[in-house]
Amino acid sequence: MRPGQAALNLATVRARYRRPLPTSFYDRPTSTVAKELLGAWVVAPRVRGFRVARIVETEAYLGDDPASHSFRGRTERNRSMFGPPGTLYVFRIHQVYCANAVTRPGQAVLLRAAESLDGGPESLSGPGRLARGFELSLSDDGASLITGRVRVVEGDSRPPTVTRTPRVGISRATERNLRFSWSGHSAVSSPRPWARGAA
DNA sequence: TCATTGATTTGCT
DNA sequence: GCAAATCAATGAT
Repeated sequence: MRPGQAALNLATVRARYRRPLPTSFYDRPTSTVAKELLGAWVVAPRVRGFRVARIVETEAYLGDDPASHSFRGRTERNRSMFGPPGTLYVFRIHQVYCANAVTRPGQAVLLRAAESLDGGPESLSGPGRLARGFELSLSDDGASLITGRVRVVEGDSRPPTVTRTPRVGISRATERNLRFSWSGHSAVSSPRPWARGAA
């Protein structure tokens, strides 16, 4: 099945929303979770039906990681990073919000890009756009991706190949290949790794 | 208390 | 390609 051609069945989405990815999915090494999240769906109820998007790009932020918000220990801002696996960590950068899935204490996966499956015209390519697409804000920080409004559920397909590259927009630990993207997927945010040297 | 910085996006040059 | 927007957390005085 090609991206964008998912048969979005309301009953299927509703059933999966009731059976989201469990705590045990998140309670694994963060890099593993970051990779496994590719292809999963982010689902949130709408006035009518559901908002559904397929994750195509993530980044892992580890415990012993100078680029992670948790690197200097627990603070007021990052407290939800120390919540149980499957906690939603939302923070603001400049004028936008970014959403993370907490794995193990002090570690999280940044949701960088997704492909809208519900016909929504807005782009979800980029962490700020993704968070905005699901109307996430600071009020959602600390919520659960398992029992909360916004949930992550099993998707309908897996990326044929996954590209690993350095993370975007950070100034420390820039050499680590902790960005995971669905190879060749058009919804992956810029810079697209496979487009290097090409138009 | 003050200055600096940023896990981004957008628009202009 | 590059800088502005815009503000609170963070680190330095």
